[in-house]
Amino acid sequence: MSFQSLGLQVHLLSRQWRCLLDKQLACQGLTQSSGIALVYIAENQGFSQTELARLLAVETPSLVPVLDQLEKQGLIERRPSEQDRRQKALYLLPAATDLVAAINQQRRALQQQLLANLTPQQQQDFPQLLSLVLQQAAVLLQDQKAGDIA
Amino acid sequence: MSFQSLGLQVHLLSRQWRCLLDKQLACQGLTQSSGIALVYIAENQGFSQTELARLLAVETPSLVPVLDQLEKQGLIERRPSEQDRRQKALYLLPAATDLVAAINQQRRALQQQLLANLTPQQQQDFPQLLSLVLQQAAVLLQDQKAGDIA
DNA sequence: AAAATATAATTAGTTTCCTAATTATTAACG
DNA sequence: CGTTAATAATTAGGAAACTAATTATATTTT
Repeated sequence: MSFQSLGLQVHLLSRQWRCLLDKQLACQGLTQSSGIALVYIAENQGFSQTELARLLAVETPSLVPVLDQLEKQGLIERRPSEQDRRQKALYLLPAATDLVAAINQQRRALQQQLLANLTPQQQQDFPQLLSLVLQQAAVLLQDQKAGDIA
Repeated sequence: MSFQSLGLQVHLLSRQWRCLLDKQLACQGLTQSSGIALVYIAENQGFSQTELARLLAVETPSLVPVLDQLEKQGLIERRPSEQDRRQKALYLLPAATDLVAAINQQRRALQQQLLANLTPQQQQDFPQLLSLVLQQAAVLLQDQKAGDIA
Protein backbone atom coordinates (compact mmCIF):
# COMPACT_ATOMS: atom_id res chain seq x y z
CA MET A 1 0.00 0.00 0.00
CA SER A 2 1.50 3.28 -1.11
CA PHE A 3 0.30 5.22 1.94
CA GLN A 4 -1.81 4.66 5.01
CA SER A 5 -5.30 5.16 3.70
CA LEU A 6 -7.14 6.93 6.44
CA GLY A 7 -10.18 7.51 4.24
CA LEU A 8 -10.81 3.84 3.68
CA GLN A 9 -10.26 3.03 7.33
CA VAL A 10 -12.83 5.57 8.42
CA HIS A 11 -15.22 4.29 5.78
CA LEU A 12 -14.78 0.70 6.90
CA LEU A 13 -15.23 1.53 10.55
CA SER A 14 -18.38 3.50 9.83
CA ARG A 15 -19.85 0.62 7.91
CA GLN A 16 -18.90 -1.99 10.49
CA TRP A 17 -20.31 0.08 13.30
CA ARG A 18 -23.58 0.39 11.52
CA CYS A 19 -23.66 -3.31 10.74
CA LEU A 20 -23.15 -4.17 14.41
CA LEU A 21 -25.92 -1.92 15.61
CA ASP A 22 -28.22 -2.79 12.74
CA LYS A 23 -28.91 -6.34 13.84
CA GLN A 24 -30.05 -5.16 17.24
CA LEU A 25 -32.23 -2.43 15.80
CA ALA A 26 -33.88 -4.83 13.37
CA CYS A 27 -35.08 -6.96 16.29
CA GLN A 28 -37.06 -3.98 17.47
CA GLY A 29 -38.84 -3.21 14.21
CA LEU A 30 -36.48 -0.43 13.24
CA THR A 31 -34.16 0.07 10.30
CA GLN A 32 -30.68 1.54 10.69
CA SER A 33 -31.84 4.96 9.67
CA SER A 34 -35.03 5.08 11.69
CA GLY A 35 -33.28 3.76 14.81
CA ILE A 36 -30.56 6.38 14.66
CA ALA A 37 -33.08 9.12 13.90
CA LEU A 38 -35.21 8.04 16.85
CA VAL A 39 -32.32 8.24 19.27
CA TYR A 40 -31.33 11.69 18.10
CA ILE A 41 -34.88 12.98 18.24
CA ALA A 42 -35.02 11.74 21.83
CA GLU A 43 -31.88 13.71 22.65
CA ASN A 44 -33.01 16.84 20.84
CA GLN A 45 -36.74 17.16 21.32
CA GLY A 46 -38.31 20.01 19.44
CA PHE A 47 -35.71 20.03 16.67
CA SER A 48 -37.02 20.83 13.21
CA GLN A 49 -36.45 18.35 10.40
CA THR A 50 -33.74 20.55 8.94
CA GLU A 51 -31.91 20.65 12.26
CA LEU A 52 -32.12 16.88 12.62
CA ALA A 53 -30.94 16.40 9.05
CA ARG A 54 -27.89 18.56 9.69
CA LEU A 55 -27.12 16.62 12.88
CA LEU A 56 -27.28 13.32 11.03
CA ALA A 57 -25.46 14.66 7.95
CA VAL A 58 -28.22 13.67 5.58
CA GLU A 59 -30.34 15.80 3.28
CA THR A 60 -33.85 16.72 4.35
CA PRO A 61 -35.60 14.67 1.66
CA SER A 62 -33.82 11.56 2.92
CA LEU A 63 -35.36 12.09 6.31
CA VAL A 64 -38.96 12.35 5.14
CA PRO A 65 -39.75 8.64 4.65
CA VAL A 66 -37.83 7.76 7.81
CA LEU A 67 -39.95 10.13 9.88
CA ASP A 68 -43.08 8.92 8.11
CA GLN A 69 -42.32 5.41 9.29
CA LEU A 70 -41.55 6.44 12.87
CA GLU A 71 -44.76 8.43 12.96
CA LYS A 72 -46.78 5.53 11.62
CA GLN A 73 -45.26 3.31 14.32
CA GLY A 74 -46.50 5.77 16.90
CA LEU A 75 -42.99 6.53 18.17
CA ILE A 76 -42.69 10.19 17.26
CA GLU A 77 -44.85 13.16 16.43
CA ARG A 78 -44.45 16.04 13.96
CA ARG A 79 -45.89 19.05 15.74
CA PRO A 80 -46.40 22.29 13.80
CA SER A 81 -44.06 24.95 15.10
CA GLU A 82 -45.70 28.03 16.57
CA GLN A 83 -42.97 30.50 15.72
CA ASP A 84 -42.65 29.37 12.13
CA ARG A 85 -45.50 27.63 10.41
CA ARG A 86 -43.18 26.16 7.79
CA GLN A 87 -41.37 24.13 10.40
CA LYS A 88 -42.47 20.94 12.12
CA ALA A 89 -41.01 20.23 15.52
CA LEU A 90 -40.12 16.62 16.28
CA TYR A 91 -41.12 15.05 19.58
CA LEU A 92 -40.86 11.59 21.06
CA LEU A 93 -44.13 9.89 22.02
CA PRO A 94 -44.47 7.97 25.32
CA ALA A 95 -44.52 4.66 23.45
CA ALA A 96 -40.90 5.22 22.44
CA THR A 97 -39.21 5.95 25.75
CA ASP A 98 -38.43 2.36 26.72
CA LEU A 99 -37.28 1.60 23.21
CA VAL A 100 -34.91 4.56 23.17
CA ALA A 101 -33.49 3.55 26.53
CA ALA A 102 -32.86 0.03 25.24
CA ILE A 103 -31.15 1.27 22.08
CA ASN A 104 -28.97 3.67 24.03
CA GLN A 105 -27.90 0.89 26.31
CA GLN A 106 -26.97 -1.21 23.29
CA ARG A 107 -25.06 1.69 21.76
CA ARG A 108 -23.18 2.27 24.98
CA ALA A 109 -22.31 -1.41 25.25
CA LEU A 110 -21.16 -1.51 21.66
CA GLN A 111 -18.96 1.52 22.07
CA GLN A 112 -17.41 0.00 25.16
CA GLN A 113 -16.74 -3.27 23.37
CA LEU A 114 -15.16 -1.48 20.44
CA LEU A 115 -12.79 0.48 22.64
CA ALA A 116 -11.99 -2.52 24.84
CA ASN A 117 -8.54 -3.02 23.29
CA LEU A 118 -7.42 0.54 23.98
CA THR A 119 -5.68 1.83 27.08
CA PRO A 120 -7.69 4.26 29.23
CA GLN A 121 -5.56 7.08 27.87
CA GLN A 122 -6.26 6.04 24.29
CA GLN A 123 -9.96 5.69 25.05
CA GLN A 124 -9.90 9.29 26.07
CA ASP A 125 -7.77 10.46 23.13
CA PHE A 126 -9.61 8.77 20.33
CA PRO A 127 -12.92 10.67 20.41
CA GLN A 128 -10.97 13.88 20.87
CA LEU A 129 -8.81 13.26 17.81
CA LEU A 130 -11.90 12.33 15.87
CA SER A 131 -13.52 15.62 16.80
CA LEU A 132 -10.50 17.58 15.65
CA VAL A 133 -10.39 15.87 12.27
CA LEU A 134 -14.13 16.24 11.93
CA GLN A 135 -13.88 19.97 12.52
CA GLN A 136 -11.19 20.29 9.89
CA ALA A 137 -13.31 18.29 7.43
CA ALA A 138 -16.18 20.68 7.99
CA VAL A 139 -13.89 23.61 7.24
CA LEU A 140 -12.62 22.02 4.04
CA LEU A 141 -16.15 21.24 2.90
CA GLN A 142 -17.09 24.84 3.50
CA ASP A 143 -14.09 26.00 1.48
CA GLN A 144 -14.94 23.65 -1.33
CA LYS A 145 -18.50 24.89 -1.49
CA ALA A 146 -17.31 28.52 -1.45
CA GLY A 147 -14.85 27.69 -4.22
CA ASP A 148 -17.66 26.35 -6.38
CA ILE A 149 -19.47 29.63 -6.28
CA ALA A 150 -16.43 31.81 -6.95
CA MET B 1 -26.04 14.38 24.96
CA SER B 2 -26.14 11.38 27.23
CA PHE B 3 -22.77 10.02 26.07
CA GLN B 4 -20.12 10.84 23.53
CA SER B 5 -21.46 9.26 20.38
CA LEU B 6 -18.45 7.82 18.66
CA GLY B 7 -20.57 5.97 16.13
CA LEU B 8 -22.13 9.09 14.74
CA GLN B 9 -18.80 10.88 14.61
CA VAL B 10 -17.23 8.10 12.59
CA HIS B 11 -20.25 8.07 10.33
CA LEU B 12 -20.05 11.83 9.78
CA LEU B 13 -16.34 11.78 9.07
CA SER B 14 -16.74 8.96 6.59
CA ARG B 15 -19.43 10.86 4.74
CA GLN B 16 -17.52 14.13 4.71
CA TRP B 17 -14.39 12.44 3.46
CA ARG B 18 -16.27 10.92 0.61
CA CYS B 19 -17.89 14.23 -0.23
CA LEU B 20 -14.54 15.95 -0.39
CA LEU B 21 -12.98 13.38 -2.68
CA ASP B 22 -16.11 12.97 -4.75
CA LYS B 23 -15.93 16.33 -6.49
CA GLN B 24 -12.40 15.65 -7.67
CA LEU B 25 -13.26 12.18 -8.91
CA ALA B 26 -16.29 13.45 -10.81
CA CYS B 27 -14.02 15.74 -12.85
CA GLN B 28 -12.31 12.64 -14.15
CA GLY B 29 -15.39 10.75 -15.26
CA LEU B 30 -15.50 8.55 -12.18
CA THR B 31 -18.10 8.07 -9.48
CA GLN B 32 -17.16 7.73 -5.82
CA SER B 33 -17.44 3.98 -5.98
CA SER B 34 -15.62 3.45 -9.26
CA GLY B 35 -12.80 5.81 -8.27
CA ILE B 36 -12.17 4.05 -5.00
CA ALA B 37 -12.40 0.64 -6.64
CA LEU B 38 -9.91 1.71 -9.32
CA VAL B 39 -7.35 2.82 -6.77
CA TYR B 40 -7.61 -0.41 -4.85
CA ILE B 41 -7.38 -2.53 -7.95
CA ALA B 42 -4.20 -0.63 -8.82
CA GLU B 43 -2.74 -1.48 -5.43
CA ASN B 44 -3.84 -5.11 -5.52
CA GLN B 45 -3.51 -6.31 -9.09
CA GLY B 46 -4.74 -9.82 -9.67
CA PHE B 47 -7.28 -9.74 -6.84
CA SER B 48 -10.53 -11.59 -7.48
CA GLN B 49 -13.80 -9.70 -7.22
CA THR B 50 -14.54 -11.34 -3.92
CA GLU B 51 -11.18 -10.25 -2.52
CA LEU B 52 -11.72 -6.68 -3.69
CA ALA B 53 -15.24 -6.66 -2.24
CA ARG B 54 -13.90 -7.75 1.14
CA LEU B 55 -11.22 -5.04 1.03
CA LEU B 56 -13.82 -2.37 0.28
CA ALA B 57 -16.36 -3.81 2.71
CA VAL B 58 -19.07 -4.08 0.09
CA GLU B 59 -20.94 -7.14 -1.15
CA THR B 60 -19.90 -8.74 -4.41
CA PRO B 61 -23.10 -7.84 -6.27
CA SER B 62 -22.49 -4.17 -5.50
CA LEU B 63 -19.16 -4.40 -7.24
CA VAL B 64 -20.47 -5.84 -10.48
CA PRO B 65 -21.88 -2.65 -12.08
CA VAL B 66 -18.90 -0.64 -10.83
CA LEU B 67 -16.47 -2.99 -12.52
CA ASP B 68 -18.65 -3.08 -15.63
CA GLN B 69 -18.29 0.68 -15.91
CA LEU B 70 -14.53 0.68 -15.34
CA GLU B 71 -14.15 -2.05 -17.93
CA LYS B 72 -16.25 -0.13 -20.44
CA GLN B 73 -14.07 2.93 -19.86
CA GLY B 74 -11.04 0.81 -20.73
CA LEU B 75 -9.44 1.33 -17.33
CA ILE B 76 -9.44 -2.23 -16.02
CA GLU B 77 -9.69 -5.78 -17.25
CA ARG B 78 -11.38 -8.90 -15.88
CA ARG B 79 -9.02 -11.75 -16.75
CA PRO B 80 -10.21 -15.33 -16.19
CA SER B 81 -8.18 -16.97 -13.45
CA GLU B 82 -6.15 -20.00 -14.46
CA GLN B 83 -6.25 -21.80 -11.13
CA ASP B 84 -9.99 -21.39 -10.64
CA ARG B 85 -12.25 -20.93 -13.61
CA ARG B 86 -14.96 -19.39 -11.44
CA GLN B 87 -12.76 -16.46 -10.51
CA LYS B 88 -11.91 -13.40 -12.56
CA ALA B 89 -8.69 -11.59 -11.73
CA LEU B 90 -8.74 -7.80 -11.86
CA TYR B 91 -5.96 -5.88 -13.62
CA LEU B 92 -5.31 -2.25 -14.38
CA LEU B 93 -4.98 -1.33 -18.05
CA PRO B 94 -2.26 1.09 -19.23
CA ALA B 95 -4.85 3.81 -19.88
CA ALA B 96 -5.50 4.03 -16.14
CA THR B 97 -2.00 4.51 -14.75
CA ASP B 98 -1.89 8.31 -15.01
CA LEU B 99 -5.41 8.59 -13.67
CA VAL B 100 -4.61 6.44 -10.65
CA ALA B 101 -1.50 8.50 -9.93
CA ALA B 102 -3.56 11.69 -10.05
CA ILE B 103 -6.23 10.31 -7.71
CA ASN B 104 -3.63 9.08 -5.26
CA GLN B 105 -2.03 12.48 -5.20
CA GLN B 106 -5.41 14.05 -4.46
CA ARG B 107 -6.08 11.52 -1.72
CA ARG B 108 -2.71 12.19 -0.17
CA ALA B 109 -3.29 15.94 -0.28
CA LEU B 110 -6.72 15.56 1.25
CA GLN B 111 -5.41 13.40 4.06
CA GLN B 112 -2.70 15.95 4.79
CA GLN B 113 -5.22 18.78 4.88
CA LEU B 114 -7.50 16.88 7.22
CA LEU B 115 -4.73 16.16 9.68
CA ALA B 116 -3.31 19.67 9.46
CA ASN B 117 -4.71 20.71 12.84
CA LEU B 118 -3.11 17.83 14.70
CA THR B 119 0.31 17.75 16.31
CA PRO B 120 2.87 15.43 14.69
CA GLN B 121 2.39 13.03 17.57
CA GLN B 122 -1.37 13.04 17.07
CA GLN B 123 -0.95 12.58 13.34
CA GLN B 124 0.94 9.43 14.09
CA ASP B 125 -1.47 8.22 16.77
CA PHE B 126 -4.74 8.70 14.97
CA PRO B 127 -4.39 6.09 12.21
CA GLN B 128 -3.01 3.67 14.75
CA LEU B 129 -5.97 4.09 17.08
CA LEU B 130 -8.27 3.74 14.12
CA SER B 131 -6.62 0.44 13.19
CA LEU B 132 -7.05 -0.90 16.69
CA VAL B 133 -10.74 -0.07 16.83
CA LEU B 134 -11.20 -1.45 13.33
CA GLN B 135 -9.64 -4.75 14.36
CA GLN B 136 -11.94 -4.98 17.33
CA ALA B 137 -14.95 -4.22 15.14
CA ALA B 138 -13.96 -7.05 12.83
CA VAL B 139 -13.77 -9.41 15.79
CA LEU B 140 -17.20 -8.35 17.06
CA LEU B 141 -18.72 -8.78 13.62
CA GLN B 142 -17.26 -12.25 13.44
CA ASP B 143 -18.71 -13.08 16.85
CA GLN B 144 -22.08 -11.74 15.85
CA LYS B 145 -22.15 -13.83 12.70
CA ALA B 146 -21.13 -16.92 14.66
CA GLY B 147 -23.85 -16.16 17.20
CA ASP B 148 -26.48 -16.11 14.47
CA ILE B 149 -25.69 -19.66 13.49
CA ALA B 150 -25.60 -21.03 17.03
C1' DA C 1 -47.05 47.76 1.81
C1' DA C 2 -45.53 45.08 -2.54
C1' DA C 3 -42.14 42.55 -4.82
C1' DA C 4 -38.19 39.73 -4.62
C1' DT C 5 -35.52 36.49 -2.15
C1' DA C 6 -34.82 32.82 1.12
C1' DT C 7 -36.20 28.86 3.84
C1' DA C 8 -38.97 24.30 5.49
C1' DA C 9 -40.98 20.39 4.15
C1' DT C 10 -42.27 17.69 0.46
C1' DT C 11 -42.49 15.11 -4.14
C1' DA C 12 -40.36 12.92 -8.14
C1' DG C 13 -36.80 10.52 -10.20
C1' DT C 14 -31.90 8.66 -10.10
C1' DT C 15 -27.92 6.27 -8.04
C1' DT C 16 -25.82 2.99 -5.09
C1' DC C 17 -25.96 -0.27 -2.11
C1' DC C 18 -28.19 -4.30 -0.17
C1' DT C 19 -30.32 -9.40 0.19
C1' DA C 20 -31.93 -13.46 -2.11
C1' DA C 21 -31.76 -16.46 -5.76
C1' DT C 22 -29.17 -18.40 -10.14
C1' DT C 23 -25.41 -20.50 -12.76
C1' DA C 24 -20.92 -22.42 -13.23
C1' DT C 25 -17.16 -24.49 -11.15
C1' DT C 26 -14.55 -26.62 -7.32
C1' DA C 27 -14.00 -29.28 -3.02
C1' DA C 28 -15.50 -32.78 0.27
C1' DC C 29 -17.49 -37.12 1.46
C1' DG C 30 -19.83 -41.62 1.40
C1' DC D 1 -16.08 -42.30 -8.61
C1' DG D 2 -20.62 -39.78 -7.97
C1' DT D 3 -23.30 -37.13 -5.06
C1' DT D 4 -23.49 -33.35 -1.92
C1' DA D 5 -21.89 -29.14 -0.24
C1' DA D 6 -19.33 -24.85 -0.85
C1' DT D 7 -17.66 -20.90 -3.56
C1' DA D 8 -17.34 -16.96 -7.56
C1' DA D 9 -19.69 -14.13 -10.32
C1' DT D 10 -24.03 -12.70 -11.78
C1' DT D 11 -29.10 -11.33 -12.08
C1' DA D 12 -33.33 -9.52 -10.05
C1' DG D 13 -35.70 -6.79 -7.03
C1' DG D 14 -35.84 -3.73 -2.94
C1' DA D 15 -34.09 -0.10 0.64
C1' DA D 16 -31.87 4.25 1.46
C1' DA D 17 -29.44 7.95 0.07
C1' DC D 18 -28.96 11.83 -3.30
C1' DT D 19 -30.29 16.13 -6.55
C1' DA D 20 -33.71 19.01 -8.60
C1' DA D 21 -38.06 20.93 -8.56
C1' DT D 22 -42.62 22.29 -5.90
C1' DT D 23 -45.47 24.50 -2.38
C1' DA D 24 -46.16 27.23 1.59
C1' DT D 25 -44.47 30.51 4.68
C1' DA D 26 -40.86 34.19 6.29
C1' DT D 27 -37.75 37.69 5.53
C1' DT D 28 -35.63 41.42 3.08
C1' DT D 29 -35.61 45.21 -0.12
C1' DT D 30 -37.30 49.15 -2.33
